[in-house]
Order: sequence, then structure tokens, then C-alpha cells
Amino acid sequence: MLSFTEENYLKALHNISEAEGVDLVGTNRLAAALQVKPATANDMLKKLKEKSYVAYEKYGKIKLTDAGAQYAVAIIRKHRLWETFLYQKLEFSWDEVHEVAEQLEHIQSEKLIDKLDKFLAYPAFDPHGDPIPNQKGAIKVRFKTTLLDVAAGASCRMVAVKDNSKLFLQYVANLGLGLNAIIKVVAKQDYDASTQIEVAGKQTSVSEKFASNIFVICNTCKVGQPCPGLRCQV
Amino acid sequence: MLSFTEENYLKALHNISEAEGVDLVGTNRLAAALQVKPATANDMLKKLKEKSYVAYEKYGKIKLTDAGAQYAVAIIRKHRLWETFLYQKLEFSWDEVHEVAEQLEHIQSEKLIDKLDKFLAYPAFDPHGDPIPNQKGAIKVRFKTTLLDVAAGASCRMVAVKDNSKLFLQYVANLGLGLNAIIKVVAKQDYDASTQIEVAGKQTSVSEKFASNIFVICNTCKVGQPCPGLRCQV
DNA sequence: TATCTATGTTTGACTACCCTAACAAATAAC
DNA sequence: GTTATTTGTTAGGGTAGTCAAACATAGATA
Repeated sequence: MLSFTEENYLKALHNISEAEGVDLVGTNRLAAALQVKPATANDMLKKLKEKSYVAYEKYGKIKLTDAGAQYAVAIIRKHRLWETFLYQKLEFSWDEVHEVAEQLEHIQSEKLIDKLDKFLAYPAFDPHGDPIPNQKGAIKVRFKTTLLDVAAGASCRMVAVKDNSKLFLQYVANLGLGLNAIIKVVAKQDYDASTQIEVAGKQTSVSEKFASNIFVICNTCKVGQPCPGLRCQV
Repeated sequence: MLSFTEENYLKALHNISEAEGVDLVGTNRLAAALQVKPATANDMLKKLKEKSYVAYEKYGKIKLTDAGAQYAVAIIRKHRLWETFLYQKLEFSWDEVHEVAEQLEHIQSEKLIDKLDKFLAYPAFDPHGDPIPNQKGAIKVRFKTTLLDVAAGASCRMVAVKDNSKLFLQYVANLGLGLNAIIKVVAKQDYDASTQIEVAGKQTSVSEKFASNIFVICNTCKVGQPCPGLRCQV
């Protein structure tokens, strides 16, 4: 049974590997993610290596062991189930769920999380569109790409966000966007890489950064099938 | 915002004062309740005194300040609401809820607990019959006495337990007892102070210790009204 | 009252987690 | 291929919470 802090290190390692590639995780990057100094992260890495949750050589890159990855996925499962609970049952908005789930994810009780899963009717995705691992740690993979990949004239459906920060989520909601929103790409500007979109009849322009954080599938896409229009199958 | 540990000290102080009288709380008693050594408890008491949550003189007895009592009640509110959630929504048995609630009670989010309260339809009592403080810390007091006070021949209704330990709760459940069970006192033995009871047509004998941990009201008792038969109004 | 026992307090030490500052290795720039 | 920069590591130190052991006080016993 790991401490609250140790769990956060494992989760951060998992998140960074997933978002930025397994071979890019270093002490500094990890420390930044956890808002601690590199020296601190280094100490903890030694401890987690000692406990066989991470594998790394001095001055080398950091990887989770199988045990470490398994532990991390279990925490992510808890996090996303709690987010779903807060959103679906307790009327939290999608930008509020994250910080409370950061606390709830550390509660130790197998039974609790499995019963919660059942209570929520085994949801596959959390309020941000992220997949919820099942009891065994298996994740339902969904073909998706970002709004950047959608060609002008095409239309797509929003299925997730990449950035879970309050600021971004509130911005997204203010534009009338949300999961399953239908987005039509009106035009793309080569000048600043911005994208003109139309949502529920209203047009807006969004930046490249914004578009890169919106995950979409094309309108005709079905889960498990390669998509003809976009490159959803990538 | 207090730490996890500090919160546990406040809660323990509150529980002991309530169960054993305000003027009986000493360093040793507190340390025993928290399963730490007196030296440790003493250190923490200094810290909590510094922060004005407890008031005590050297070698004197320990009391919570108003702020301390308020904080403690807020934790108890959270604990009991979580217990109710686990019991009512997640199919936990009444002997399982306590240990998970011990963790959940430390989650920091006003909104979470108030929404949970709403979700549970503002319950007044937890699965053990203990009253749940409302948002302002007010507790609904209920006239009750213990099974020891019920005279032979009389009948009563169980409304709470004093002991929340797994062992006791499982024992109670195994006898077919539970909240709102109707208990008829068949006889009382002067020899060993045991009590013969009848529950749902079945007779058993319970010890003095057992009977002292079962809270009851008489069958005709209504909340808010003094009871004619038993000494419920005490 | 004098002593014995309970209870409460202080001291010094340990672990977990964090820091700053100094240093070492790897990588990039020239 | 040497230097400069980035990245990672070590050393030493701080706080929170814990302990054992020594000590002090209060209350009970004789």
C-alpha cells in the first residue's frame, strides 16, 4: 500500500508517458508535473525503484514497471469513476470534478470502487471523454483525432478534451461546446493556423492550441470501425 | 485547513467528550483512542492549542474551543453522510461503512458534502442511528435510552447502537436485530444482569454489556415528545 | 504527612517529504 | 572536439508526525 504522495508520482509518470511518449519522461519533467523540485522527484524515484514500481538507470529515462503501470491505471480508474459520479449524480460541472477527484482517487477500498462502478452502471467514459479502465485495468480504445485534422467543409463530433484544466474547460463550455457536440469546420487560416468553426448555428474562430486540445471523430464514425473521412483510425 | 492527522485529533476529542464526559479527557485517554503514545498526543495538543482549537492548561484536562467543536462536528457530519451513502447507495453492510468513512471524512470540499447531503435527501440519521449534523452543525436530538432501562414485560424499538465496532455490529445483525427492530423484554436476570429478549418471535439472552450498547425508545414514543413508559426523556 | 502510583511532559531521535545549493553527466552549439 | 547549456544527482537542512526514555506533577494510599 503506497502513500498518497507515492501514488501521485506513479500517476504523473503514467500521464506523462501517455501524453508525451514513454521515452521522454525525465526528472525535471516529472518534478514540474508534480510541482516539486527535481531533487525531490529524484529522491522519490529512488524509493519507487527500490519498491520495483519504476525502472531507470542513473541519468537515464524513467519508465514504470508492469506493477507500477498497473497501480497507476487503478488510480486513474478511481479518478475517472469519481469524476463521473460527481458529474452525473452530484451536479458538478465538468470543470469542477477534477480537483475533488484528485482527493477521492486515493481512498483505499476495492469494494468501494467496484460498487461505485456498478452504481454508475459501468460507464466507459468520464465527463471529459476519457476512457475508464475496468476492474482488470483494460481500457476501451476509441478512434479519435483532434480538431486540427478536420478539413475545411467537413463536420465532426466532439468526443473528448486533451487539456483538463479549469480554464480550458470553462472556455470550451462558454463556446457552447461539450461532449457529442457537432462541429462544422468552416475554414482554416494558413496565416495563424486558426480554425473557423460552426457550433449549433453559431460561428467562432479558435486558435491552433485550442483545436489541438479537442478530440473528435467524424460524424459517420462508429466505434471499432476505421473512419473513411478523417484519419480517425490513426 | 487542518491536516488529516489534526482532524483526527479533533474528532477523537469530540467523541471522547461526548461518550465519557467533557471533564474526563486526558492525554492518555486521547492517545489510546488514536493509537499513538501519550508523548505524541501531547505534541499535537500543543499545536492545536496554538491554533486555538483546544484549550487546556499544563497537567489540566482538555477541552475543545468553540472553533474546535465546530470543526469536529463538520467532520462528523461528513463521516455520517458518507456512511449513509455507502449503506444506502453502494450496498455496504452497516459493519463495513465505518472504516471507509474514516477515509472519506477528510475530503475537502464544501460543495461535495452539501451536494451529497442533497443527493441523499438530507438524512437525519446514519446507518447506526446516529444523528447527522446539518450544514450549520445543528443536530437533531432524539429521546432515547438503552435496552438496560427497559423493564421486563415491556416492548421497545431499537433506534441506534452505542458501539460501532465491526464485532458488535455483526453480532447484532446475527441476532436478527437492526434499526427499528421491535424488541420485547421477556425477563431480566438479577444474577448476571443479563436480559432475555424476543425479536421477531425468537428468544435470546443478551449480556449487560450488550444491552448497554443498544439504544431504544418505547414503542409509542414520538420524536420530540417525552415518553410515558420508559425514561426516554432523560 | 510521606510515599507510591497515575498521569502528563520533555528530550532526543527517526522517517517521509520537501527544499536550496553545489556538483556531475549528457547534450547541443560552435 | 571543446565549450556552453540543459538535465540529473548529491549533500545538507527543514517540518510534520511518530516513538522511547527520562522526568515532573497530581492524586491516592498508607
